[in-house]
Amino acid sequence: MAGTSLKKIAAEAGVSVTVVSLVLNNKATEARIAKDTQQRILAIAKRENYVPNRLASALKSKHTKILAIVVPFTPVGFFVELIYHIEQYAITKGYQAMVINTFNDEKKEQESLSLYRSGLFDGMFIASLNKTSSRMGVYQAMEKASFPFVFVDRYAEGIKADIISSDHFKASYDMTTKMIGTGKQNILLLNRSGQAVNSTAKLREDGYIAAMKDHTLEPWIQSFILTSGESEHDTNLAEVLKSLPQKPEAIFLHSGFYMPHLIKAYGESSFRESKSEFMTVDNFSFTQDLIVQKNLLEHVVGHFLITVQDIRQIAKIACDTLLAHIEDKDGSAEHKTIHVPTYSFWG
Amino acid sequence: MAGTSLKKIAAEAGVSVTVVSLVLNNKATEARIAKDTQQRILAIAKRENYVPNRLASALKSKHTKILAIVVPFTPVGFFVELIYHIEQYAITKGYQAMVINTFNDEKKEQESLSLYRSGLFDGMFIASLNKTSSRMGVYQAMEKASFPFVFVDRYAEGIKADIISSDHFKASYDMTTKMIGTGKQNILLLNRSGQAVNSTAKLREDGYIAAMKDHTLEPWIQSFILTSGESEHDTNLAEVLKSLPQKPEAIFLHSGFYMPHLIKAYGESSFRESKSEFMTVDNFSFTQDLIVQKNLLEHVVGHFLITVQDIRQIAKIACDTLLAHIEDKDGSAEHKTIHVPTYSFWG
DNA sequence: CTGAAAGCGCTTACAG
DNA sequence: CTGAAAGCGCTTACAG
Repeated sequence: MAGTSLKKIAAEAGVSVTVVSLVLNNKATEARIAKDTQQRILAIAKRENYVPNRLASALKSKHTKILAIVVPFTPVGFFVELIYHIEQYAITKGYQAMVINTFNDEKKEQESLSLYRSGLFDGMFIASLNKTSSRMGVYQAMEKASFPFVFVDRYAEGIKADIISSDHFKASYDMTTKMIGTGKQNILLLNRSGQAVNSTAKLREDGYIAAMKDHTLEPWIQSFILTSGESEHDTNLAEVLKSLPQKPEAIFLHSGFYMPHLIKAYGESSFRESKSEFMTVDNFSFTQDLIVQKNLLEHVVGHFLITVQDIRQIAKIACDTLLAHIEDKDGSAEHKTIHVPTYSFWG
Repeated sequence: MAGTSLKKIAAEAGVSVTVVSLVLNNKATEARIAKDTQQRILAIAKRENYVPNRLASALKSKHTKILAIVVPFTPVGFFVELIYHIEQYAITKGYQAMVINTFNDEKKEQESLSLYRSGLFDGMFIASLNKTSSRMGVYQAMEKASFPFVFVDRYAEGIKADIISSDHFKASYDMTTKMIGTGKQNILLLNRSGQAVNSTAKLREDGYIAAMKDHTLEPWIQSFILTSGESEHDTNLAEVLKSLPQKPEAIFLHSGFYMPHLIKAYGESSFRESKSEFMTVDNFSFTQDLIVQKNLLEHVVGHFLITVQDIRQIAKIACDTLLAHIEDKDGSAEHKTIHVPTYSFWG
């Protein structure tokens, strides 16, 4: 191979591989290596642009400084930002991150989790599907092997691990309560149905239901589905709106991801003359997506209420938590759920 | 370690490590391993949920089946999709992908490229910054070591490697020509200035200028900059619009990424009463972002012309090209530029 | 059909 | 202050 190895540097510097390794890993002082030996080695390494073979060092040292981020589906706004912020923050701690998509598929999630044994990763961030059956075995094996992992945003019920997320229940409860406070009563929750039902969606629904009941209002929930049209993510929201027995006074969309579809469907519906209020939980801490949503909503509907998650903070805390597990290896510390505050505003 | 190793399986099956390795790597037939030996080994591996240590196998075999995607900045629509499609396609070919952000920083790009020697990656997709000075050395070393890499979307001038991208010049030329065809003459190009000027932006500008000149029109170019406001990506587009000596008949925004900002600025400008035409190159093959853009544009401006890139196709071709390099190792095949068609439409 | 052995490029006690 | 040596968990000629 063309690459410079420790061996070559050692040969040129006229010392043993041990010394080179020590110097290049900043252990020269502890090992009391002679100053001029150090400098000679450093000079050669620099000139040859030496890059250590990470495979070899990891095989021996048992850590790769690489973290896996296991998410259902990359191109969703929330995950885009989560990944980005984790990557950026992890770098400052000397770690790299690698993304693994599970494509909302249980088998794929199981495979991804199994990689904890590949030696490639020091730990994992996991946004889990909620249906646990087939993957419980892997999770348990990970626990038993005390492989470090944390849940971000979405967790698998019944698995003991730290969870870092927004307080989806509270965010949803508060937002619904605010809306009720403006005098609205017929508040419709639009929920995506099907296999993708996850802990987050569940908590948001629960929050909405609780708020409605606490105000002696009847929860009103309609599901919509993904249809396979030209764009890979069409919905049947237009039909759902059409089939409604009455016009809702406000619509709570469970995820901002589908807002463009809802707005499109709404614009084509018979409701469009007299505007509804809209509300959604969204997640744009950083890209211009928030501007997009605001612009869209302002032009199509009158008012809207939006809840924003602090994804950067979620990333930071998740990273710190995971690194604590990796670097402490204390094992059976208590498992905690950390809720990162959200904020909401009217537009 | 808790993990099952080849050694353990070998011990339990009563055979040598060699045989286990052969069987588990589907080389049993060539090596003429006895059927029942095979089955015994397979059964144990399955029961123990054996996962090979990728570090060890890669160290020996010299390939990791991991590809690096080196991009300036993950959360941009184009890259989000590019990454996603590469990941998804690479999986079907037995490869995984790992993203490395360069954050538009030359030094960071240099570091990232240097990882070609870490042994972690079999090849790299690179969307390069254009200023090449400080990184030329690494690129040349990669060439010399015949490490497999391809440029996607953005390339470094002067480096010989395959380039896979949309034909940005042509897309821009055609779009401008179309706009001129509707009778517009004062067509303003809004270009982000500063360090981030890359090959793509350059080609789009060139295409615009060529089209204008070919129709004996004067190119009209204004730069805008990123300002550090609350949202990390504010622009000074409002001021730029305000300072214009006259109202443009059409505005060509060099990247759809900034369209929300332009629309916001436009809405606040004195032009908003009499609408301009807008046009941009965009990249949304798959998420609902295209819907978002369409909705936004329809509500704010009259007409718009949009060019869409086929990112999935770019990803596929880039992947096939890179894998050809990896698996052939032919070395000095000719370097080619592959242009993936774009399409444009009026809205 | 199967096994002993070398070696990938590092790290890290241990001996001096 | 420095070196010889074992070993991380695999793969792969080679010998039989």
